[in-house]
Amino acid sequence: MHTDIPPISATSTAKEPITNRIYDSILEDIRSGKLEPGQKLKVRELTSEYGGSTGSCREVLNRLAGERFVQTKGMTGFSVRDLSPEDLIEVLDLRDQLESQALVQAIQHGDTDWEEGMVLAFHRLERERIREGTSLIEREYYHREFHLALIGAHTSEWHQFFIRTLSLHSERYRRILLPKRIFEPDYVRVVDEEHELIMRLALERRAEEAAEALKKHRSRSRTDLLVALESR
Amino acid sequence: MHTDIPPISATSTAKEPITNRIYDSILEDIRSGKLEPGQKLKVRELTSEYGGSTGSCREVLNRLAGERFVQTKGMTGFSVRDLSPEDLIEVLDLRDQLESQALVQAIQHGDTDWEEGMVLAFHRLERERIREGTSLIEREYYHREFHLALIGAHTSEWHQFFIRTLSLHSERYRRILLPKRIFEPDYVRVVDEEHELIMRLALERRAEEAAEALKKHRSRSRTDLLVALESR
DNA sequence: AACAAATTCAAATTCGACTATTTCCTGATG
DNA sequence: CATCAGGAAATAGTCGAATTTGAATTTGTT
Repeated sequence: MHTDIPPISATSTAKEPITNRIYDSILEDIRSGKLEPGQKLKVRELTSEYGGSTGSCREVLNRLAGERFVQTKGMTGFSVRDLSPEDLIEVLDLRDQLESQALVQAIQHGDTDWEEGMVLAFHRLERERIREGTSLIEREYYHREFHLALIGAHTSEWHQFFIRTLSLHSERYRRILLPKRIFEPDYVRVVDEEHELIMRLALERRAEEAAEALKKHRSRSRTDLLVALESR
Repeated sequence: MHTDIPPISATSTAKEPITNRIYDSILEDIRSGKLEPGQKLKVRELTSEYGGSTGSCREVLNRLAGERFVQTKGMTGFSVRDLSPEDLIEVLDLRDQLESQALVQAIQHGDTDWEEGMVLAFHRLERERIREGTSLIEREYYHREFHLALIGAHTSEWHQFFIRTLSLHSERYRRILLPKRIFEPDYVRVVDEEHELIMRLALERRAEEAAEALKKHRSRSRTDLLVALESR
C-alpha cells in the first residue's frame, strides 16, 4: 500500500517507478469491481490494459498478493480475491473491533491537532459530496480520510495499517454490491448525519457513545450487503 | 505468507515456482536476523545468495513488501524493515489484544477438535524441545503452531492472518535481541510451565484466567526486549 | 575553502524473449 | 456414452541484457 489517490492530482513531476502507477490502477479496478472477484488475472492482458511489461505486472501482482487483494497458488497464476459472506462478516467484525478501540483511545488522548484534523476532514467530505465534478473515487477517498482522521495520527502504525487494509476490503464489497445506493439522496443524508454525530461526540470526549455511534454507522449497511451478496 | 516450514520436509513432488523457495529462504533470514534490520537488499547480491534471477528476486521482495517485512520507497530499492522501540511496543500490544480476544472466543465456542489440537500441539512442542537434533527454526515453528492451536481453527481467517503476521514480526525481535535466552534451561522451563498453564485453563474453560495467563506469558519478555533494543 | 555543475559508476528498474507447466481439445477405446 | 491419453495451444514462470536512475566523485568557479 504505497501511496494513495491524491485529492486533486497535482502536476507531479516526481520520479516514480511505473509499477506504482500500475499498482494504483489495478488496485482501483479491484476495489471498484471492474476486475471482478474470482476473475483470472492474465499477465499478458494486464500489460496491454495497464501498460508495462510482464515483469512489471507480475511485481505488482505479487505486492497485491502480499496485501491479499489477489490470490495465487502454485503455478496457476493470479486471480482477484473472492467475495463470500464469511469473509464479509470477518472483515466487518474485525474492522469494527479495531476501529472502535482506536476511536476510544483517540478520544482519551487526542490533542488539538486531532480535533482540527477531524473538523477539516469532515468539512472536505461534505464539500466534495455537494460538488458536481467529484468522482466516486475521490468521494471514497475523502470518506476514508474522515474515518482515518477520527482515529487520529497517534494511533499506532500497525493499527492504522490493519484498519486501512480492512477498510479497502470492505469498500470493495460496498462498491460492488451496492453501487447505486451511494448516490441516493436519502442515503447520503443519513450517512452525513451519522458522520456529524460521531464527530460531535468525539469532540465532546464522550468515548462510549462515540464508539457506539460508529458501530451503528456500520451495522446499517451490513445487512444490506449480506442480502445483496446472497442474491448473486 | 504462502506456506510454512513443514515439520519434516516430505518428498514433495509438487511443482512449485522457484520464487516460493526464495521467498521462504529470504523470509527465514529476515526473521533470524541474518539479514539485518535496515540492511539494503541489493537484487544482484540476492540472486547469487539465493538463486533465481533479478526478476524472481524482485517478485519475492515485492511480496515481502506487501507483508511489511521489507521497506521500499521510490526508486531507491529495498531494505529490511527497521527495528524500533515504538514498533516493538505496537506489535506486542496489538498482538496481545488480538490474540487474547481470539483465545476467549475459542474457549467459549471451542469443540473437541479444538481441545485435541491444543493437546497435540503442546505435546509436539515439548517433544521437540527435548530432542537433540531439532533446529531453532523447527522449534519456532512448533511454538507458533501451539499458539495457533490455542486460538483454534474457528478463529476467522483475517484474525488468524493478522495474528500470524504480528507473531512473525515479534519473533524477529526475539531472535535478534535475545538469541541466547531461548536456550537457557531456566528460561525454557518457565516458558513450558506457562504454556501448560494456559492450556489447562483453556481446557477447563476458564476464559478470563487463560487470557490473563497469556498476557503474562508475553509481558515477561517484553521488558527484556525493550532493554536489549535500547542498548544497541 | 565553499558551493554548484558535470561526470562517472553502481544499482534499480524495465523489458520481452525463452522455457516450463497447465489447460483445453480431440479422438480412440472400453 | 463416459473416460482416458496424447498433443496443441494458451498461459505461467524464468531469465539476463538494456535502460534509467540515484548517489558519489570530480571538476570548475567564486
